[in-house]
Amino acid sequence: MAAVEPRARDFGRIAYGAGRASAQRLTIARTADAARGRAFSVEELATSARAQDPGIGLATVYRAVAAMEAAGFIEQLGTRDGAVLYARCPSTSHHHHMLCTACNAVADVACPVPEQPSGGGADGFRVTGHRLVLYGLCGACGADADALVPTRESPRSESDCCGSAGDA
Amino acid sequence: MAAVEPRARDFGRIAYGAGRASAQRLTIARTADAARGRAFSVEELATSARAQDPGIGLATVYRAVAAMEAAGFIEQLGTRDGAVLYARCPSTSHHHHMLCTACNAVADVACPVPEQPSGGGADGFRVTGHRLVLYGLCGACGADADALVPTRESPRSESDCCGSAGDA
DNA sequence: TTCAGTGCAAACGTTTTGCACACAT
DNA sequence: ATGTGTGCAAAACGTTTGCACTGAA
Repeated sequence: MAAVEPRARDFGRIAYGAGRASAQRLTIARTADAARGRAFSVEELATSARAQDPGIGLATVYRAVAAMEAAGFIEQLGTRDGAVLYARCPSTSHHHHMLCTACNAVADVACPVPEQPSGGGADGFRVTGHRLVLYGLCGACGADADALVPTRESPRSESDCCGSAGDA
Repeated sequence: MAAVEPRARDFGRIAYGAGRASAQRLTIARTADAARGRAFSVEELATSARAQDPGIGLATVYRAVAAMEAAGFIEQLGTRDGAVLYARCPSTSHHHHMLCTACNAVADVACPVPEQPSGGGADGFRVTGHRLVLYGLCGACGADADALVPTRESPRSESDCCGSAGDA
């Protein structure tokens, strides 16, 4: 494979931190970076990465994903059909994500959760973290829906889209 | 097995809606109800239910769990170590959960998420739902931690406890 | 030279499904 | 009588791991 030139090394640092950046890992990280603004599963990432380098094994992608997550290069969004969804996330500050249930588009959302939420028996609890994902339709898919056109390729899955936006 | 008396039928309605309530399903629903205030996996539910009726198959528990979730008798909280966590949830109104990462205690929390959160590229999005889980320590486990005693049986798992409460 | 990363294949744990049978309706 | 629920076992699924090897440091 082509020698890893210094520019690539910088990118590898960003994606993998202290971990070593092989040619395969660079390909995987670039593929994830190219998917910015769109959620992807490990399987999908592997498929895309293999378009560049067909020799990449699935285990390698799983290991690279774990390393990129540890380095903060990508984030877990949740699960869909039993598989974990990730997104490339350049933002380092605390925030959450809005996921389009029709096309997997992802957008950053400011955190609306107060440090100590109220209600019920949560009073004695000490909150250390939280996880929030918003579901809905992105601008394009919302427009499609308005036009009464069936949404495009629909990766929608009931399991992870709780219908609970405006109800009491 | 014992005939299903009318009182049990009422309970079955609550747990399974239109679905049929067999003796096994009633045992499973009662077990889930007894675990109120504590999150459980399907495997754990099966183990507890089998203490009452050893003949209950795992597949039956999975099918009962799906039915109870469809009827709104239990709710998915998230995943831990690849397995889905559920909790019995009597409240029918929209709310979220606080999960103790040390002992699996669960408490209801009022929803702090506005209908249309702001920030980033989420402007074109139409929100249809969201999912929020808070992580932390319940009163008892927090007290343990204060006493510098290692928390009890620790079902904690890194994967689902994003450390992100107060950070910018 | 050393040790992290790789590919393959096998293993793992959770969840689903096909089947014949039992039972609630 | 009808069709849903049951138990078992096998399969499917995403994911992890052991191994010998390659290649980055």
